[in-house]
Amino acid sequence: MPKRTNIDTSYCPVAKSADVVGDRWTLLILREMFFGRCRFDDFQSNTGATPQMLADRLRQLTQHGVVAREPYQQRPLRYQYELTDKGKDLFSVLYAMRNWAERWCRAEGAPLAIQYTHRACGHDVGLETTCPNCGEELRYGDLKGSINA
Amino acid sequence: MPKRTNIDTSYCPVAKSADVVGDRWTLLILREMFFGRCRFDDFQSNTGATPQMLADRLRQLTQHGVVAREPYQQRPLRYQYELTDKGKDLFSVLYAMRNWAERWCRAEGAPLAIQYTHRACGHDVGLETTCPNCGEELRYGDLKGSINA
DNA sequence: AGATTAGCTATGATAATCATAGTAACAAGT
DNA sequence: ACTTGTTACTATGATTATCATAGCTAATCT
Repeated sequence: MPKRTNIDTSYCPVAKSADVVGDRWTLLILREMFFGRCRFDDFQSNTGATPQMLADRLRQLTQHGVVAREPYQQRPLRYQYELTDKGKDLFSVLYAMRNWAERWCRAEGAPLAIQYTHRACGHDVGLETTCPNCGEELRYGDLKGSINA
Repeated sequence: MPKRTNIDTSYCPVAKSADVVGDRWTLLILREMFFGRCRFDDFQSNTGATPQMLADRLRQLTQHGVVAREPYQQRPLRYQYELTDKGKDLFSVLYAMRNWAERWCRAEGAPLAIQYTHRACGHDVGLETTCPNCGEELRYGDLKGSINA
């Protein structure tokens, strides 16, 4: 009775992470959340995923403790999704992915798709993991992103 | 005629990366390659993926220019897979995933599953992105990993 | 009353993934 | 010469995930 086999996450930390974020839709949802979006409909229109995919992936992320589902109004009852601390710390993974793609998948001469500025010192961080100006490590919340037209 | 919809990779670098590494088996294959393994059978026994999954994922990785398929002997003709420069640079993504899981998915009091030592200065780097001893940024090749029993 | 909004669930079709087996080309042992 | 083993896969048929599309519920808005 075949079904989707689970990968062995008993020892390897990469396997454990892969079990959480090793999925296209999950990554796109997280991208949206790191851009400050938290509503089901936002996810749907910005990722292009079907409602079932979203419902399923959001359930998984909730079970993994990466996002929390919370009501933001009572009448009518509406829910939104927020990153937990565990979820916010995934920023390093998404940021590494962004840096890699900007390095290797960008058209020649094209500007960066997203520019990040270090809030603390105001400097553009380029594709670095530490601020090229003040040397500090960059985490979620330290950066302000702006999309290049 | 529904089939697996492709995610929109036209603008967002995270989407571009997700298109390459947003898959469990792909990530496990890359993990193996970063541990120096390069043969089909190694991938099969260490990831638990079926031969079709491996063949498919290795094809994709090759198409994306992340790995290269090359003969390592002629009689009988045998192939192996090697990371390209583009592939080696994905180390930052896998390393971020490793760090995240060690931080958030590790049993209390348990040691790190993998310990990395900075070759240049011989120091354990813990879960940092820059060497805590000499401050250098850590890339593939700079680190020597050892698995904790 | 009818339309609209938000956050989903239901349906039926199709494609990805599964477990298992088998193939091709050679080498090595008996 | 014949079996056995190795490596890198492909083939088969069953099952599951994912798809596009539609619908639902509870409330507010006009």
